Amino acid sequence: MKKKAATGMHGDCGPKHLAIKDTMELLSGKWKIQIIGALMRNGTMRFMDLLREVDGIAAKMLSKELQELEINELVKRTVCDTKPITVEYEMTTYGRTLEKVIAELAHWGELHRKRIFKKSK
Amino acid sequence: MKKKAATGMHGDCGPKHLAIKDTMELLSGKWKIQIIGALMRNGTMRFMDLLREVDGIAAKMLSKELQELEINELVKRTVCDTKPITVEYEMTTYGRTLEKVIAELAHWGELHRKRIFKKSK
DNA sequence: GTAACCAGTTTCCTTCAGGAAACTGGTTAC
DNA sequence: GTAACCAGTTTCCTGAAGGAAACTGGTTAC
Repeated sequence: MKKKAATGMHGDCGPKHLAIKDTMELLSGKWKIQIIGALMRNGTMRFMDLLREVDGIAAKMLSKELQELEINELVKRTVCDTKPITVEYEMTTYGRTLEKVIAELAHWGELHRKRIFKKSK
Repeated sequence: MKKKAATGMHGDCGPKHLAIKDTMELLSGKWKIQIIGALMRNGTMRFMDLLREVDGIAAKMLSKELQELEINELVKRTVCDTKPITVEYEMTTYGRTLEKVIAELAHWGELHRKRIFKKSK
């Protein structure tokens, strides 16, 4: 018989780890969250905007990550009939549901940074 | 002048992306969240318990991940003077502050799974 | 016609995460 | 003394992630 600790976690820990895994896979990698962050902050952005704003990313990576985000319907891609053609990227309504998750990640990260900072002095 | 979208995100987006990056780095990799999950569900666990519970992990990986989690003070390691010696791992109080983050990841992941499921039929 | 801008793609290369299996070193039960 | 359990470590290997740079293909401004 396994010990059950008072973790505060609510019942049914069934496929929850799969759900977590899914989310992590969607967000993992060096760039996805940064791209999402840029799009959430700035609204609609073109490819070149993103290339400039996401610090250090290469065109290949940006292209690849945007494709993945589009496939997962987090980001919408719109080709504009301008000269020269431009392409607009923005978060989908669905993509915006990630805001809470990202806010939590940011919030905890800030606590952690404060903690690390205190230690170091 | 850059467009500011109504993201619901609150002011100061300064080093926030660093905070997010920190959190992601701490949780990234194939195993960390699974280990944390196991410890949160079961309370105190020994090395062998974890090896059995975390499906598919190899001893090397478990050892390495636990070291990293310990360094970051998310997990506490206690050597028990039993025969043969056993080692207990448990979440620290600090580690438990991750609960909300993980709950958000799980919650979003479940929504996402439902969405994928709907599409597929 | 040539330089510059847009939105990528392709190629080639390096690094690192992670896996399998063997090995260490101690303890106990028989 | 030998088999089994604990808690790892070491070695060797592979595949995927990611970076740099060159290339494509179209359009416009000069």
